[in-house]
Amino acid sequence: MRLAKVACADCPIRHRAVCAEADADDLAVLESIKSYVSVPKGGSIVAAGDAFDHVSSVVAGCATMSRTLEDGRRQMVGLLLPSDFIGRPGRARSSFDIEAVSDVTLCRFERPAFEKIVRSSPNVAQRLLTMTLDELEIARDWSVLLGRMTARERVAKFLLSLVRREASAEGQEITDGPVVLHLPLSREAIADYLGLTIETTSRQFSALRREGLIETPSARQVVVPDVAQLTLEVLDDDGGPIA
Amino acid sequence: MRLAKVACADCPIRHRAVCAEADADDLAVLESIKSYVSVPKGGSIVAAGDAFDHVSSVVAGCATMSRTLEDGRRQMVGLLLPSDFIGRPGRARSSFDIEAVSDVTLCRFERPAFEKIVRSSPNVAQRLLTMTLDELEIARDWSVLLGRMTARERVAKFLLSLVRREASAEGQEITDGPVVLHLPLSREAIADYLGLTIETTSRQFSALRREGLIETPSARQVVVPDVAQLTLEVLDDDGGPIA
DNA sequence: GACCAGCCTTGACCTGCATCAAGGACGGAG
DNA sequence: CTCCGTCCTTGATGCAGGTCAAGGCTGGTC
Repeated sequence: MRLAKVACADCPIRHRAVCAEADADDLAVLESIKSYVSVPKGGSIVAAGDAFDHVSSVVAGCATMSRTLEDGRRQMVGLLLPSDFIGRPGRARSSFDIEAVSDVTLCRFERPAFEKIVRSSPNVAQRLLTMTLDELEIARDWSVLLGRMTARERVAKFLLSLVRREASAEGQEITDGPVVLHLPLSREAIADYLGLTIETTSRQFSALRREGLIETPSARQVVVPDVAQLTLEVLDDDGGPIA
Repeated sequence: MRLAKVACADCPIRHRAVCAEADADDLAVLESIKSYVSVPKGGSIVAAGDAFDHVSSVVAGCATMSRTLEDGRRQMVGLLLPSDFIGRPGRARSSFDIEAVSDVTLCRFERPAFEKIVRSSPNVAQRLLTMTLDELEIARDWSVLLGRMTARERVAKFLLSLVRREASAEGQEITDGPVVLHLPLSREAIADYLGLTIETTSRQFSALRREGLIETPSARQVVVPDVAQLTLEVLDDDGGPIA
């Protein structure tokens, strides 16, 4: 679905997305070729193997990037929140499924046009490189979780990554005081993200609740009364990259 | 240890490394600031938390990128072979340990000087972006292995990734006929790469050997008589990115 | 050419998470 | 308000892979 354009100057992700470093000239070009698209909750943005005709930035909502094996096993490899970039300049096909888990608004560019901008604007190219390097760091950090952490550590680290992500989106300090989180994902999606089953994930939420490390007023809401204490559950928590 | 410089024109990784797309001018600058460094087997290239004073390309040998948790659990997040890039322009510190697992030769640049080239040469910047995007794809692909695959599938996929990597380094087709592999890693390092224990890894090698899917003339050598058959052991093997 | 240290393999046993199986809670539709 | 579908939780049981323990191999050294 097409939406009315919002001026880049009024865009909520103007200073965090791939356009963050764009100068006035870059922005004029981007503005002329962008279009807003909305994808309803549950909708597909691209399927694994599909052509990447467009690249886009997430403006609002939440999407997931995952792969499903033939026998149904599924692993999420990325959580896409506002300002995250979707698509791969220079590659025609996605090797992962990208799906909206809430209603999503995308700021979209045709791939060839965007690639041209990357070639002509060092600001955009540099920003894209920085974002890609950040993503790489996040992916590698997550590999440590998937390869070596216990179920309890995974859930704790997931919650902490949301705490950090929310803080950074709002440009706030990370406080140790109570933090209220809205979970963008169902238990099943969280399990896919953490390389666990839904049952194990649910049991870990329950265990953390019993021990007072979190409160869960509703299934999609989590209160972390003491962030520092939850951090103690994750060995190695270096305050790693913001996933 | 410093080594004599080799002219870029004679460099074995000239057309695969970060300098692959460099034009004559770029190359002249790179040549003037590069130096060769050799790191002995077992030596550290950078430790997690250390400053990245240099960035480099692996010219020869094999290195690993990994993180060790406080209690000794260890996860490898990348295998670095000739032409791979080490370091992160724009970031001062490494969050992983990088270690030589064989004698390694690096083509090294001081980070600020290299960053300057990235800013001034679109060819180098573009190549770096492409390489980083490839790394990201590999890291995400590996996440699927770490999160969802069985021990047997992990070992099979590891062997297949080496088959592909060797073929691509030599610009050959991937044949289905017998392939002889030299394992660059010890069983322990393989286990760390695959998110398994050394015992489980060893048992899977033995099981594949019993079933005739591989032969192991020595611990560091593996013969794959039929690549296609080994591929059948890995559900989803899309011929994924070359790790 | 015998010794030694560092790998590698194999066996026995254990445990954390998966699987299988029931409910329970909650929110949207009528 | 009540019904129903979806999502979530909890319990019982099983098993893949981890852990603990013992050799075996091999290649480098003197």
